Amino acid sequence: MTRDTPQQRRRQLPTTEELRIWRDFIETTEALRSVLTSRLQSESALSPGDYSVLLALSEARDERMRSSELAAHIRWDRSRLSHHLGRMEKRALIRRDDCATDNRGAEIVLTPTGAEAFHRATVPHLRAVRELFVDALTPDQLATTGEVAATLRAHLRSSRDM
Amino acid sequence: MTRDTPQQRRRQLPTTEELRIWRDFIETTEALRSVLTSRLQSESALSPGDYSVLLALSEARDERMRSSELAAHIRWDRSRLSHHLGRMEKRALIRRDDCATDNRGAEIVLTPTGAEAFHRATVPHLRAVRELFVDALTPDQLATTGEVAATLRAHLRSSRDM
DNA sequence: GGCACATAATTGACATGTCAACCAGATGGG
DNA sequence: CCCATCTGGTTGACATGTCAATTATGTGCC
Repeated sequence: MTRDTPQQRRRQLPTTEELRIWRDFIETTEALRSVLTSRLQSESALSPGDYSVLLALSEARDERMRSSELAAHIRWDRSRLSHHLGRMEKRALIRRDDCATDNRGAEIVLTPTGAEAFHRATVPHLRAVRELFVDALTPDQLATTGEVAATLRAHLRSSRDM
Repeated sequence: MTRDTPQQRRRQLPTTEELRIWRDFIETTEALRSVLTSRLQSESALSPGDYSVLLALSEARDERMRSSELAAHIRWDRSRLSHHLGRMEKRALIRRDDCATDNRGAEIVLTPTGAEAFHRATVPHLRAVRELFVDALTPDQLATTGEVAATLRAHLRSSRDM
């Protein structure tokens, strides 16, 4: 057993047990993400990024959205989105149209190919989420996990604004 | 309120509420990782990858470790590790020595520069973990989070082995 | 010894992410 | 009208991650 240092006892640093939980938490979410990513990849040839973009577009009015709006919606910065859209456009999953009301702007449009790929991906993906996340937990655990996520998010926001 | 589809009622797919929790969970862990990463970066000029490697090496006997051992320890595949070590070696954070007992092998050695960088990084990083994760949660929530992580991990392992 | 096979690690090609610099079109004040 | 400034979006450079192929060495078996 490792003894906590004096600093840790004064609670400036996590205790050994807190640190163990942290590492467990972060590694587990990493592993979960990685399994879901590889399933999505092998079942639909889509990356999680592709999936987010296609999901947002397929829920958008007319299956089209201004680029910055899309970025805000999925919480990406514009540069990341622009690079990703470039790759998706090459695969014909989306198209960039000029924007009628702002000559600088771009409208990102879901193509039939993109819509088709998204529809093929969605059920298997949701099933995987169910199998690997929802079904693994008791209803209580699931509810607490939701609360924990909300709490962490609120805490993050407040510490960012300071 | 969206009504769940018949499929969802038959519990093949997550319900709307379950899906909300899932998205909240995954986005929150993403946000948390990203904030911690940028703090680590700005305080120590180290990436999370650098930190993992340096942590493992600094805990290793003689501050050195065989490459595959290191990879297994931090759960990376060897290719990823090899690329990363190449970048770290350029920055003199680690060194690759030939292995005395296996001519194919490499011993990864912590350099003084690497040790110094790690020591500068560790306290601020742990403080950030405490501030952004541990302190945000009640002791109960923290304990449950640990259990959830363990449960998810076990479930993942069992579904991978099938 | 020598060959089939396993193992350690690296490499190359490519997808993804971040950051800062950039370009062009809007916009508001003089 | 004109310039300063803001905004929408792209680009380039580079860090990181994944996958498959490659190189070199060890190991067991005849």
